[in-house]
Amino acid sequence: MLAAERKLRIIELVKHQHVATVADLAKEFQVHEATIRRDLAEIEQEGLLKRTHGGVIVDKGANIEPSFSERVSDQLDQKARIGKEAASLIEDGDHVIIDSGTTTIHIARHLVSRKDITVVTNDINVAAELRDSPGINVIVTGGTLYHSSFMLNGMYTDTLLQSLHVQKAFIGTPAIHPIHGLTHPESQLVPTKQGMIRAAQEIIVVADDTKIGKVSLHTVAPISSIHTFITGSEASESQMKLFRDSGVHLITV
Amino acid sequence: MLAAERKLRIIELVKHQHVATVADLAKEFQVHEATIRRDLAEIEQEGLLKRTHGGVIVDKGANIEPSFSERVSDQLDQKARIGKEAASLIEDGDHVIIDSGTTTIHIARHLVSRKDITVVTNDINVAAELRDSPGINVIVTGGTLYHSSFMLNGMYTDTLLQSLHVQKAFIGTPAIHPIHGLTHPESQLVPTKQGMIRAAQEIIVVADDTKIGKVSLHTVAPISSIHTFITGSEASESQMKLFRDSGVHLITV
DNA sequence: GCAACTTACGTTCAGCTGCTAACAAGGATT
DNA sequence: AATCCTTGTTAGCAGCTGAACGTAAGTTGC
Repeated sequence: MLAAERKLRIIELVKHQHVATVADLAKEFQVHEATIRRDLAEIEQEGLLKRTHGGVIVDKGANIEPSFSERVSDQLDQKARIGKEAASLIEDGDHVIIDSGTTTIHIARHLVSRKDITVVTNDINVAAELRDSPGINVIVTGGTLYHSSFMLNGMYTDTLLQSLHVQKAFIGTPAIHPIHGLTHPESQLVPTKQGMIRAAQEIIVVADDTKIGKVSLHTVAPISSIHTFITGSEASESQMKLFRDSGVHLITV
Repeated sequence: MLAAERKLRIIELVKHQHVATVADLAKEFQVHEATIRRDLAEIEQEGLLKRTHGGVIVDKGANIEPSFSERVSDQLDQKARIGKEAASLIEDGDHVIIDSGTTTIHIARHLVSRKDITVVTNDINVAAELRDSPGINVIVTGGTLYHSSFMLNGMYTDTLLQSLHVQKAFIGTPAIHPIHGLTHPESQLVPTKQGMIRAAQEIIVVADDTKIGKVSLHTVAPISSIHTFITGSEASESQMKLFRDSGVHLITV
């Protein structure tokens, strides 16, 4: 294994587990502890993780992927507008998938007083938002809870998604690019998003303008699989044109 | 366990339980009390918790992340005691089912700082309590959200439960009777509870004393299928005797 | 309200574990 | 062949933990 690859995998592993010891990592990657320490020193230098005596821990302070509570408040106004617009695309009688995320939760908030809608979600926060709505039938996918989030993924999630067919799927993403499409930094979450896309006839991506143009490690879906993209009017005209030229129905709010 | 990890878990634990003693924490994390005191001194320095003589409490001044749902419920004190006792029956490495309910949620609250435990639950509130616990693997059963509750049931729940096998299941109930066993007023929820009981080797029922002697419409399980019953010491001696005579291992707290 | 008692706290010290830094060995590249 | 880069090894150093002990803070009995 390449040293650079090992470093990337250390970052991903620790972000998922929140903590790891030097001894654990040395055993995991079959290298000497000194090698792991050197890797960690470099990773810390880049500000991605925080070292402690005996191991490494995710850095709450200077994290590239901000913690959940931070992300919730980020771009709040834009996300609320996107959520409202997305909810307006849902018609009475529709069966829809709502992905996990800080933008998609706003879709749920705009559905609470609607009737005769079935919502499938892998986000327990979305489910909680709709629990008091008598007109909404909520189906939670089930699966393993992703640490420090409200998201379910894994085998059980994917199995259930395979047996479902809905009209529309509303997908959130941390990175969308007019050529590279949807990408995601965490490999574990990719199959779940792909399963949602497979299960729906129409794919609607929701993301605030700060996600546009970004590319992450793992490919989720090509731009051609996206029918509609809803984002804020903060997006630049040049960015918007690139998506329109790719055949995506772009809505800005 | 890493020192930094222990500190984070102490913070999590105290925020969930609102208060903890030095002795409790030392026992919980298997370290000397002096170590806990040193940790607490540092945590207080960071302004996250407030020390008192003999223990630690949450600092009212500090911004506390509000609980997923702070439900005011009856018998809060008794339910908390039952939850603590139930949690103590779970051993490291165990795979357990935690049923949905206002008593079972307290079991989850006492598990937040544990490690190497897999929790299967049909309650999205239980899942939310454990989402920040790196040592707990949380599997949500999936299914349809029961209106105005946090409970999942239905076909998907039952299917997933059929493919699982765990050591212990912690079942809540609105009615338990020494002859008629567990009963429930809602027929829809019966298959889910029965599925949980089938999936576990050991059945532990948790219920406050107000549930004792009640009988509802639908039978969930006979008294013979219950191995352990945990309730509050408020239960009368005559009630307790009837359960002991039925071969149930009765624990009162 | 005071004294005696109990419990908890802070500090010091020794032992252990992990860390840093310097050096050596093995490949890969030039 | 020389150089650079990465990894493993070693030795001395630093940080963490548990135990011990004197001190401080509550608690109880009078």
